[in-house]
Amino acid sequence: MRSDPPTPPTGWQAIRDEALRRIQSREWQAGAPIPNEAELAMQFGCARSTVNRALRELAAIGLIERRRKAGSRVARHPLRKATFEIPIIQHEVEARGGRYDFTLIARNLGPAPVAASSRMGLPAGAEMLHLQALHLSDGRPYMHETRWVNPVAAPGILDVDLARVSANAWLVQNVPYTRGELTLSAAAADGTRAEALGCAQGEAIFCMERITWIGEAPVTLVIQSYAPGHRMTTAI
Amino acid sequence: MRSDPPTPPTGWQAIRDEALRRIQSREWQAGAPIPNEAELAMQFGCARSTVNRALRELAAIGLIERRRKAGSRVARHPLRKATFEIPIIQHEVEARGGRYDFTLIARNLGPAPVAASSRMGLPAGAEMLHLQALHLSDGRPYMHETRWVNPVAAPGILDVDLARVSANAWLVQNVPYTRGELTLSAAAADGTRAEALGCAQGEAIFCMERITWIGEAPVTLVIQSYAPGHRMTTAI
DNA sequence: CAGTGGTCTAGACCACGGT
DNA sequence: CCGTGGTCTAGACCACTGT
Repeated sequence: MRSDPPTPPTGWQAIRDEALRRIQSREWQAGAPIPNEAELAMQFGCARSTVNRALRELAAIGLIERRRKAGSRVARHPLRKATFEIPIIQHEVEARGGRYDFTLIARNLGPAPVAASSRMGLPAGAEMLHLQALHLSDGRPYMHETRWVNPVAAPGILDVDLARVSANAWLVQNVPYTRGELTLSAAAADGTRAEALGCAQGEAIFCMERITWIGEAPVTLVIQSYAPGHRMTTAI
Repeated sequence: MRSDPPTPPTGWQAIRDEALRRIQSREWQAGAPIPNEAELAMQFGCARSTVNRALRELAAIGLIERRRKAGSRVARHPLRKATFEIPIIQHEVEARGGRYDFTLIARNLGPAPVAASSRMGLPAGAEMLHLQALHLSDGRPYMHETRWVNPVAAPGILDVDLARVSANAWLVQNVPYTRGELTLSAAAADGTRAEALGCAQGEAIFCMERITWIGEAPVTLVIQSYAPGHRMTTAI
């Protein structure tokens, strides 16, 4: 039983693939210039814009470098960009065949610790809503989430029953963000997270941290800590 | 002193930004359909292909969903894709103002452990070149790398002086890959890595694992372990 | 079937940036 | 200066898919 790619691409994808082949076969050497768009359009018997589309895709993944007048060259160091799907926790859990559930562990309004407020660019002691939640798969801890919300940027959230609606779901529906930053790291489980995730203190956990802004105002900082062993994979 | 974005985009980027604005201002509601391309082309007074280009970009970052006949809709869950730059270690170190250096710690040819060969889809006990290297910033450990190379797929590597040329550099220059997989995770430092990185055993380290194939043949499996505290950030 | 996005074309103008 | 990529256009055909 075969999988799925029996149909060879046509159009601009065929041109992209042919260019890819020439790079991989070293017919076009790393660091060397490749023919210009007009030339390739003639070779492939298509319009220049079709070639442009194909090469633009290759440039987008860092395989070639393009500059006006200088032309296009095969990048000397490929493998430079990777795109990850940022999972919607519920979907991720269900995709793995688990039953999703989530629990609100804590909800406090008060001055945020400096670590949080400074990450968000707010003055020390700024009043924020602090939330802790646990996401479960088949009743077992899957991911622990600690979040600070700036009530100035998201006023309505103070009236929401966050035990029923996840803060994330409410925020994406009600407070559009204009800019965000995502950071991945590894950390040792501290007491809180170890207890929540049911693992030993100090165990290595995979962390995903996000900050979002609306205009210049920081909206939320969320740190998601996955149960030990979590992996994030993508094709390159 | 201002930074750099005083010039508002024009052309398709202007249309993309206007669409973005309508989404963020909830003028186009989450989950709701947006006008079709022809309609928008009229609104903006441009060709349909220009609108197409703009919306395609938004679809690429997961902000809208497009289906023939059904039209385009604002995605219910944004924040779904993030693109990371995969660092070239030397550049990364130098960009942080460090002096780059690397040391080959070990080089062995022999049967690979099952953990490695099975990850690569090779039979247990397959003959492989095993390498361990340490990348340094200003003489201090920055990243530890353990690698298995399949000599069947990359024969020339057995004759290379890998203390001078990094295996990665040699491979990208000499063995094109056709497919790759990248995995991020957190792990506890084992004895080997703790010693190499100069940290305590069990400390949490950020790991990046890559496997590449040429055709159906696996070329290399590399596990890169960063010194504690490493973070990988991107804008979303 | 019919509406929508996906793509291609031939031609054009322009911005950038080597020379 | 002038070659190259970046973009736009108007029109066309097609593939997919909801009805």
